[in-house]
Amino acid sequence: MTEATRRERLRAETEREIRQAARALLVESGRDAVTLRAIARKLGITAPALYRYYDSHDALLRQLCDDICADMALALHANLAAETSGQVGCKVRAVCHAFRRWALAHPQEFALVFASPRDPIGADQFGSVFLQLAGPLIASNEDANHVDEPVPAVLHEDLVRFQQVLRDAVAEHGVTLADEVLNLGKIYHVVQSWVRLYGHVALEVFGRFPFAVSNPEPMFDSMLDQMLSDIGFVEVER
Amino acid sequence: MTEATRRERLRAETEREIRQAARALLVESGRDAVTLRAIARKLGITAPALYRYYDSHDALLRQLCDDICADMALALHANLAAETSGQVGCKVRAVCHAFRRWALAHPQEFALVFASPRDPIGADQFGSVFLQLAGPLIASNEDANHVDEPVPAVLHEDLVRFQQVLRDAVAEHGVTLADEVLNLGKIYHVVQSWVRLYGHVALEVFGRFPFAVSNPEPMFDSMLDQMLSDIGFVEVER
DNA sequence: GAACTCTTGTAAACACCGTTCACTGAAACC
DNA sequence: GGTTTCAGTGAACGGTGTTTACAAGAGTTC
Repeated sequence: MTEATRRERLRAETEREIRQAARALLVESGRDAVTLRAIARKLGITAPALYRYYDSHDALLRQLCDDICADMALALHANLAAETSGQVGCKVRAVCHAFRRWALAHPQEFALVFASPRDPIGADQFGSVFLQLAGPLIASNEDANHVDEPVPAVLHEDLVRFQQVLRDAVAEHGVTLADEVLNLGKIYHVVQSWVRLYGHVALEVFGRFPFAVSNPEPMFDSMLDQMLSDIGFVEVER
Repeated sequence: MTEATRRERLRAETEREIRQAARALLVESGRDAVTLRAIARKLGITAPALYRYYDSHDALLRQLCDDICADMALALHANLAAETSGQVGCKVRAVCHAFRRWALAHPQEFALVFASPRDPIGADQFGSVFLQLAGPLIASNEDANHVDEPVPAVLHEDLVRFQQVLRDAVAEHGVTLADEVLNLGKIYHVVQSWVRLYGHVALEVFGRFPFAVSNPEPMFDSMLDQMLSDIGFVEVER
């Protein structure tokens, strides 16, 4: 059955426990609590033993970021799958809501993955999650009006590059997109939507709204409505 | 001349040096480098001496956040004052650009102040900066169209609260606002603008755009255009 | 001017941290 | 059975925040 040797199985199991312990520490007590010694203590081993699995504390944190991104991707895809209505607008709404809910439920993870300055810790991971979701959704949007609104000429170069990235992401799912579906105006609105989505969620998680919002969800919904109509999805009654 | 005693002057001077050293360490080597011992080393004293000025490492970081917010407020107000054209749209644009430039020039400070999870470290400070800028700008916007677009009923309660906060902020500058200038539709767009502004700047500083943006400034400008027209400022040629 | 208090700093110590290194003992291999 | 591979240990180094007891100067009072 198991092709791995006994030693390999034990090693894999220990590595799993290390990640699990690190994650638990992050969730319970924040980033600064994820120390090698604390992890080792949870496993009943000593800190230097962890160097048999990771090169440094930094490498372990990077792995933690990857795990978090993978988990978030799983959650988002699950929420997308649960949205069985054929309407693409509903699917986008479901994914955005799932993203907000995940971030609010996992503030420490969100802070670690999204708001580390510069060093692209987990950046690649997350970008791919976004692309894997956005690509197919746009591709399946038969109903969208295909108008190509004018976009500032200076943005063309970057938007065309993003267009290609999106096309590649969709191609991996075996779909090719016509230019009129993925026109520059729509691409631009996808980027703008990401800005607003990220902005709202980050402000809410970090508590940086300029006034006390008693119930941010309707505000999020309202933003989604405008986002969806901007991006060219037909309005759906909810 | 100086009413303070010699001792008080020395103490104030030392405190200034502590803040300055902490700030330098943050800028040069990031948050984790802001260590009591490192600060003390810069001043040529020992770490425990710092406890005569701050209760804990945490309290010192909080003070650092306040200093950063104050500096940013200073920079934004300076940029606002430098915009001498009478057009309010230009002023808003100037402040938004200044915010983006400040964040890009001070990524470590931005990360510390904006993206610390939950504990409202420096949150109050920043909120007041935003209010002190937004209030007077809206108040001085004679040209804005006074249409009150419909806003979802669930948002009314929160928006009215924010309306009052803005009104108070403006009142401190000796101006009282008519309801038609500060109507709920406009308030809503102010919040939405803050979401987009913060979203774009944070994504740019943290490098989390979903694709490589060669020159994000035109994208920022483009977003500002839409923001300003949404919020009811007359279009201005730039 | 002497005696006293208040303040600012020090040195030593504690417990924790990341990391390195020499070593052990058991598993895996030939 | 002998050898190699490897997960794990314990001790150590230099770093951290923080507490404690103590020194020495500044300011105040008699």
